[in-house]
Amino acid sequence: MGKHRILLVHNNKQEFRSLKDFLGAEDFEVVAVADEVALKENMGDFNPDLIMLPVELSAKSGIELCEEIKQKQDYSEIFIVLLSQKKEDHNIIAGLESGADDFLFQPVHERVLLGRLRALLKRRQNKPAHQEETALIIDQDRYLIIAKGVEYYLPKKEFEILSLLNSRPNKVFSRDEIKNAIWDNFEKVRGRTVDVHIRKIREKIGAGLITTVKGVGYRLELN
Amino acid sequence: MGKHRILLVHNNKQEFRSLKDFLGAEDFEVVAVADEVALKENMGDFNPDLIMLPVELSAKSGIELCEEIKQKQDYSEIFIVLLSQKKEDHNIIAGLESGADDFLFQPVHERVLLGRLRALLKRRQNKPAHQEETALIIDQDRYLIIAKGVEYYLPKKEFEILSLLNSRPNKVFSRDEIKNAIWDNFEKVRGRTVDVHIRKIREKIGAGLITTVKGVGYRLELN
DNA sequence: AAGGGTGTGAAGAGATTGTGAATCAGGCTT
DNA sequence: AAGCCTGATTCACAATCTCTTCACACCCTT
Repeated sequence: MGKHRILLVHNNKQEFRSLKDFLGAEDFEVVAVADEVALKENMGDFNPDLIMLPVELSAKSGIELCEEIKQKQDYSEIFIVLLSQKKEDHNIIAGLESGADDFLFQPVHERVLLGRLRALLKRRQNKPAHQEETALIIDQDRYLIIAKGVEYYLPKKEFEILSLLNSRPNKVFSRDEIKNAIWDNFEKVRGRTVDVHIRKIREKIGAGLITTVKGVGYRLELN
Repeated sequence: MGKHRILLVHNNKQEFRSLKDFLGAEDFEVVAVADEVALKENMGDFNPDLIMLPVELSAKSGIELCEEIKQKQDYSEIFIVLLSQKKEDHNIIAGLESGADDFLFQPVHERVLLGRLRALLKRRQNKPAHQEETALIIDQDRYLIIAKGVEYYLPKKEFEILSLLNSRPNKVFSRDEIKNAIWDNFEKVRGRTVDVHIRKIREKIGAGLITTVKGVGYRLELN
């Protein structure tokens, strides 16, 4: 789906300028411009997914500008995040009423910033087409397994083993391979521990997904 | 729907007195009174939609008075906006806990003042529908949590942790992730501090919202 | 029938988390 | 300055869940 494009208006403030490098180091394509004029010049070419806009701009307020952008047919789908340096910015309500999608204060924790941006950008994707029914989906973030459309929360070891098998579907993993991958070398486990975990997984997501290859190991069966 | 009625307690302060003329020039019907006694005399006759109340009053604090008003059946629906002359009034949280609907600092820009008053008066209509849709709302500006329609004011650390979890709902955050995001790297906390904060949050907003993933971390559960 | 390999039930060991309470620091009040 | 309050941190213990191990049954092949 390509990198998300962010158009950052820094208004010549250092705090906002630094965001460019930070976001650039993450998974975003960032263009930083100084003011409203430069913003408008870049809109067409850069075609951003999201605009970060300071509330305090030179000519007009970021809130007015936000409103303006949201009213244009071509641009109304672009996310707008307002930035403020004052932690107690009383404009938040006016800001959100102007159609902005989120409101962030400086200083903001990096993780929080990233989280909100990603959540915002993700919002759009989830909307149009839902993912088709794959037999097995593993969501590392949520620690969630979706098998045949049903969600399961597995305990840690079971989750890790299933993730391992899923990393190479249809490959047969020997018990030793699994042990080496899941357990630290020193706290080696003996005996049938792996087998028991496999059983637990089968009880939960169904027996059909994991096949036993006698004398060799286990295999995640996907078509 | 007719003009909104505002009852302004000016406490003989010029800054507050001047609000009467300003608001009167807008779309409001304003009655200004000096103190608590005059306020109570006018409540019944004037039947205001909104009361503006200084934090520093002569006899008792505006916060106590606010609490008092909100407890009366007949008056509990009236909006109360607290006014403070100290920009960093530490009573803000206590003030909001007393049931006040908003908190304004002097000097306040006219536009901001109007925006917030209007937003407040508008809120009543929007509230019921909005509440049922979202299980958790975090208002960074007012330091306010709304969980299942109930408002809470959490201490700083709890608020920050909940904000972090909310930045990516349903994602599992490990304790280390939480520590790195909330605490500065040098003043690292050890042990079970995060767990205790999570407990405090659960005690307040309910245990159902935050799920524990054993061996991994915590997750904010939203559908 | 024997034997290797695997599924299954159960139980103890182990680890993680919930919980009550003590301690400490900072701000505010008296 | 002393005392009180709230919030933050830490500790110890209990409750809970997970992991591991064992024993036995079962299947398949020889």
